[in-house]
Amino acid sequence: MWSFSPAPITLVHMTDPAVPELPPSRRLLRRGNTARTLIEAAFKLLDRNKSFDALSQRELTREVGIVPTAFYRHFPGMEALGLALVEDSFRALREILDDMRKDVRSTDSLISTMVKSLVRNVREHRQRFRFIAAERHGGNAGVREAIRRELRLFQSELATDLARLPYLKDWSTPDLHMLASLMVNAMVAIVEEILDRGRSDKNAERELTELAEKQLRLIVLGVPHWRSGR
Amino acid sequence: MWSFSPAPITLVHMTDPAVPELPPSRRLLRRGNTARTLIEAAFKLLDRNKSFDALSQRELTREVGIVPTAFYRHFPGMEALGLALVEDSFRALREILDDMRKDVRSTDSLISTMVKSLVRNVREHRQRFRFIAAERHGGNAGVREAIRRELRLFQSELATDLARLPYLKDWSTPDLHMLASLMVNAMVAIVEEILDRGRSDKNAERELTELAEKQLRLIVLGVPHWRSGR
DNA sequence: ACGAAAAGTCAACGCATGTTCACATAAACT
DNA sequence: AGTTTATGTGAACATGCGTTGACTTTTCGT
Repeated sequence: MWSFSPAPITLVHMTDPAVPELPPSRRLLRRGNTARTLIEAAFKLLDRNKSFDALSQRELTREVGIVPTAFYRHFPGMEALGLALVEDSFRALREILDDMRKDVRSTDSLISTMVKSLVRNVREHRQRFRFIAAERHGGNAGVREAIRRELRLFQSELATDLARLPYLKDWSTPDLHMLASLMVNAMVAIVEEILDRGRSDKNAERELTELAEKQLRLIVLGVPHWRSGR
Repeated sequence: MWSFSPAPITLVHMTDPAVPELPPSRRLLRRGNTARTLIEAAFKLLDRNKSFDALSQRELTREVGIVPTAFYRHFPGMEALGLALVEDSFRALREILDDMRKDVRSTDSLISTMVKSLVRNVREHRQRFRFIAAERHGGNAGVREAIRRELRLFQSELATDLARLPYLKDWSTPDLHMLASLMVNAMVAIVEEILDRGRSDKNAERELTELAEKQLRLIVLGVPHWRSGR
């Protein structure tokens, strides 16, 4: 028995008020948190093998479950979202410096603390580290520059922290920055290696931890024999 | 006196054979070289602040001056083009190893040769290095993996080259690889720094050359005091 | 309780993209 | 000369995109 069900002609102009399309619970749940939700969704999608400038806001809003235009309620455009991602990501990085500052016993223990904190943070904030690594050379100029600014700042902070070590008390400032840059680069490389592996390859993670510690220790081994003027 | 000129009804099906749209010279000039031209155009566009997976083949063919569909005559898809870019880029990188092999005087002169060769190559093949740096963490999985494979190969070759130095004669293989990886990472970082600066900032280029040499020298300073077992 | 502000919706636009297909032309081979 | 092969063309399609504008619903401060 087929009812014709002839698409009842209603007199509504554009939208049918009899069909509220969003169960009110959803809206209630994320009261004022949609910006946050957008950020998290972006991280999630970017983790799924996309680069930021290949991420469309339609895809993003689809993921979040809102209509495309609603995006503009929270960000004026994609670039602004990108900058928010940068800011969010670097909060994670600073935790490493905090961990380091709590450990002033010896350079050896400091290296160990540093690497372990790094590895733990990568595990916990995987997506943010991935974002930083990828977009550091990515297609969006604004995002790229923001990341580099932050990275230099980080390196600078590390240099001043190093300056406080008795081991390095008579090093010149430029040399300290040189050392800090070398260490940061080694760390960045390690992070990238960890990110390469599957997200749960504990074995590789341990190996890489050891590798990083070895490399940093090799670096500081040269320190006592260093004379700045060559 | 206006002639109506009523759009003379011709019997052609689709295209008007009376208007050959491409001056035959163009076609003659690139006889069999369009694939090459596409590769160069891709490098050019990517240098202009784009990431590979945000590069459309329409944009690319537009740049080259052929119609979009002609792309398929040379590559089955964008990914294949990407792999060609990777292959092309790494040819440049290997020149550095060749330069190094010609210099076996001392570790100090070797470092100098290595850095200078690196800097010169970056200047000459700027776009390729930029491509490698960007797409190493880029959005296209195939390209990304190809780059990493090549980079590991490069590091491996460096390690075996290092093994020949008398200075390092009693180092274990894993330790040599550890050292090579540390050096490659430092070099990668330097390249990225150079690429950051404007393409003609000679001053920064010299500064960075010095920085790189310092960092590598600091690394080898630690070498004599290294004992593998910790 | 009410009015303003914040957050979300829908329809519609113009535009760029990837891919197909049938066709055109130049070059190379025999 | 005649055929084959490599290369390029043009029309057409379905799809996804960013952005606009006018509208509705929920939340919040007073």
